[in-house]
Amino acid sequence: MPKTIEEEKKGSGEVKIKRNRNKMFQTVRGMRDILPKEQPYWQRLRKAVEKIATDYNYDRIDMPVLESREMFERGTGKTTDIVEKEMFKFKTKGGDDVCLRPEGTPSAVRAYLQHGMQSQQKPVKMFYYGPMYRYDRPQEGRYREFFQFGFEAIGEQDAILDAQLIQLASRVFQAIGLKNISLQLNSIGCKDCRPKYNKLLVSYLNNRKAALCMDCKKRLKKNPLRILDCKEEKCMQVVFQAPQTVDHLCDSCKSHFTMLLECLDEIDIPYAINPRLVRGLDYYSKTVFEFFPESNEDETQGALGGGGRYDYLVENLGGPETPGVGFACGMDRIVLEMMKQNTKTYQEPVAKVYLVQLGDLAKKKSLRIFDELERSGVMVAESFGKKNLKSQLRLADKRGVSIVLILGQREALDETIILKDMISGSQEVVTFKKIVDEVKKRLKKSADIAAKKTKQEQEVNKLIKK
RNA sequence: GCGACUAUAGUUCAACGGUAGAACGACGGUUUGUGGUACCGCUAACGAGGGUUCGAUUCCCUCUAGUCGCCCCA
Repeated sequence: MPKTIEEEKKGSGEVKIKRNRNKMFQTVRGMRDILPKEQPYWQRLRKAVEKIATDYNYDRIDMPVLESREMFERGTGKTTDIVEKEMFKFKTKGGDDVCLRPEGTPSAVRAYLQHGMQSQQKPVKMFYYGPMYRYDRPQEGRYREFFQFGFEAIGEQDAILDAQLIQLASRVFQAIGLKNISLQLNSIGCKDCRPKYNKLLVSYLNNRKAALCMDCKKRLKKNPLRILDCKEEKCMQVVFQAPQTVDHLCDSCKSHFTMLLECLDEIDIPYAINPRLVRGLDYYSKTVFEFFPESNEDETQGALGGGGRYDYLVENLGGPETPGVGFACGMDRIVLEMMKQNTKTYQEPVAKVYLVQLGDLAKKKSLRIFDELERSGVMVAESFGKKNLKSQLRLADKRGVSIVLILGQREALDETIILKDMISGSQEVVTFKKIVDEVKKRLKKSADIAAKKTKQEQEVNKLIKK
């Protein structure tokens, strides 16, 4: 009956406590732990994002997870699925209507306005990463708490920024070793040409209303553009022949889009124009784009990231007329894709030295030795809680260290320590004073040997390739 | 929010209407202060709550969670 806490006395007198499973907790729905095993991938991704952000002159900004609910209703759009049914929203004790942010862009724009960044040189370039929250049905690659990194450039309407942003994104994918990422893009016009196009689309669709799914019938009134994006077979057939946004752009939108395409050609970034790509957020205008892993052929699911231009968002959130472009990527999905593609992960430095102690005096002294080594930059592993030499050496071996320092009662009294080379098995006695230098010397030696080896291997590989 | 499937040691999997086995892992040991292999031992589970039944982990229902499809997106 492991359901209650029982204390059982064993023959040895040891007291064993059985745990109570009923009192154990697990993550709430849609939340997850990112375990140490997965961390190297995250680490590599974060490093890549930071590096490229620096290269492209984007400054880091962190925004709060909790924001005003109305901000997303006005920014992202009240009729979008994200705001309409996927927000974690609640009232605070003080009565404020707040929500957990479902995405980052409105927050970035809010920060831009709140801190008077209008007065900075434009465009203002910022990047961020952090958790986002959407109350959706969880499944693989879709969690209620997920991480996004995003880049926003506010205050410039030139299409070259759109192109540079896409270039930046593909540099990130490249830097983390992801292959076969495809880019889809489209232009959905501005406040001049979109209403005209909308009318055209509505009148086209109205004639074929019967063939549309229930959702699309609603969308016809609320947000006809989204019908283009519907995955229902019957809707897709109707949409197939529908007028396309790119054919009905005004002159300025047309030249903006052309410029973007020319820029992309110039920097050799392959793309596919998808006339059905509209994105599910209301603030987009002109350019919209999404990235897909090519393994995901149907494209209906698993976009790694996306973005576009939002020339009216700043205004909508109470600021002056200011254009902007941005994109965001789902880090959970990227990590998943990295693991699928088996990309090399960031190598955490590993301790090469293991400190073994025997007896009370040695135990106390070993704390000091550890500290001295750590201060001089040597990574040391230990198992201070263990007592006998055998089990400590076994653990040292499992760790794969090259040097073990053994500090026993005798050595502690003489202020010496045994230095054991784990590869040859040989050992010698070194005084406390000399130990740091001696360890460093040996580590350097083995590092040099390792470096030589990899160099040789690389040369051999080169020859083989030739 | 809808539909389908699943739920057994830390992990991956078994079996069974009469309360469960293995592998790997973790921990410990193979004589007192010397690692890797091997051998041995130990650890630990029927997701939660109801019902049917003499008896359920097994059958039924509800809940919870996960996976997949829809939807949506990242």
